[in-house]
Amino acid sequence: MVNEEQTTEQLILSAAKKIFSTQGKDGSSMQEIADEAGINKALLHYYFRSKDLLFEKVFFDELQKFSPILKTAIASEAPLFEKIEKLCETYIRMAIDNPYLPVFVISEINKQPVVFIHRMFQNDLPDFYKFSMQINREVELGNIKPILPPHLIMNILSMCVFPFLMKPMFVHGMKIDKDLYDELMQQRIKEVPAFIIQSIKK
Amino acid sequence: MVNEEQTTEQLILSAAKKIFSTQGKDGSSMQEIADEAGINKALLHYYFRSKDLLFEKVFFDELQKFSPILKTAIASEAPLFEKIEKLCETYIRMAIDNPYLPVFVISEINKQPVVFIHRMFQNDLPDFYKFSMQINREVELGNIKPILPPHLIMNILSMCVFPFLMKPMFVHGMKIDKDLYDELMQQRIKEVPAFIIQSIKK
DNA sequence: GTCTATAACTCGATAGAC
DNA sequence: GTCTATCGAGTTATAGAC
Repeated sequence: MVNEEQTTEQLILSAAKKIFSTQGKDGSSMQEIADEAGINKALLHYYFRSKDLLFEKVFFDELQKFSPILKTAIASEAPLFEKIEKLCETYIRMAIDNPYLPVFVISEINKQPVVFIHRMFQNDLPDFYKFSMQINREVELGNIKPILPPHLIMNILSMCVFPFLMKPMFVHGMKIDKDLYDELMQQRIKEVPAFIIQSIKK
Repeated sequence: MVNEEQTTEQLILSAAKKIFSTQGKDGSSMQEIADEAGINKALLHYYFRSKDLLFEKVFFDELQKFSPILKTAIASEAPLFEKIEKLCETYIRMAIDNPYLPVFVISEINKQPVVFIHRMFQNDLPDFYKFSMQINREVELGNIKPILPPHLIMNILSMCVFPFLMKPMFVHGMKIDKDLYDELMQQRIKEVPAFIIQSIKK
């Protein structure tokens, strides 16, 4: 079961992931990916037939791994604050482990929203409605300060994901070096939910 | 001074803005832009010489209009809470008026960070250092709860900008129609700073 | 499975008629 | 100013040798 056999295909996939995620699909050429993988251009086609198929293989496989995790976190029956903590942790860890994913998602979702959402969730969208009801209930019970669910949900997603989209700005435009940046992202696993809860708790 | 004459050039610019901002520079073709504008491909070159020049005309002109506004808002001497309110209002209004800009900025900054930052701010970066010092001072004086400046700054930027990047997700993936979405964005001009201040105030 | 060579195609750009 | 037609560079994709 030991495999040097896996190597070429895996090599291509991780080279493609790197090139595609930094340059985007259209900004990448098969030649660049071949060079990054240290192999020949023709081999890419041998393994994946076309650029489109390679692209899909790389990203949708990855996204579909996360899709059920996200759905579970959002559908959870946990109390609100606990759920917010869990959601933030899920999103931020996902982005730390896959720093190219947020950029990919944003650019694809703005090109082909319907296609993308369908491919990602396959007719089984995360249940934001239920989450919204939970928020409304807590407001009505007087457990948290009044807030419309979409605003709270946007705030959660925003603070978890956006810093990864702006990484190059923080690294090049402010004086935050890469190690400090990584440390800040680790801190945000606790920092973000604390910030949110602080704002809505009574 | 009445001008049907302006039409073609303006038509091209707004068609280009639309195509470039959704598909990115590399993902857009001159043909698509010509089709969107309802004119011929050759005319694009007649007016703007090349794809690169058209692209730059569309976006950097636009960005440079905002660059000084942002710098001013960030450098302002106003008290912290007032400054946060002003910053959020500036960012969100900018995005409401130019819904394509955030997507453009994110995709460009992740492709060519150094080039992009230089072209946007021209060796005169916004003074986040001074803003950080202001935050630290307020923490030390005990006026706000302890928080590291980069986290607070990331939180502000995130909540202002990210919802515009995810618009297609909110519109297609949750049941938020376009009118409701626009209304929510208007509300965020007040909602976001209130949320932030609520979280850090003592 | 991996390579070289080349075919097929896309797209930005130009020439030239009107 | 606007169009049609076409060139040429660069890229995806395939044929075929090893």
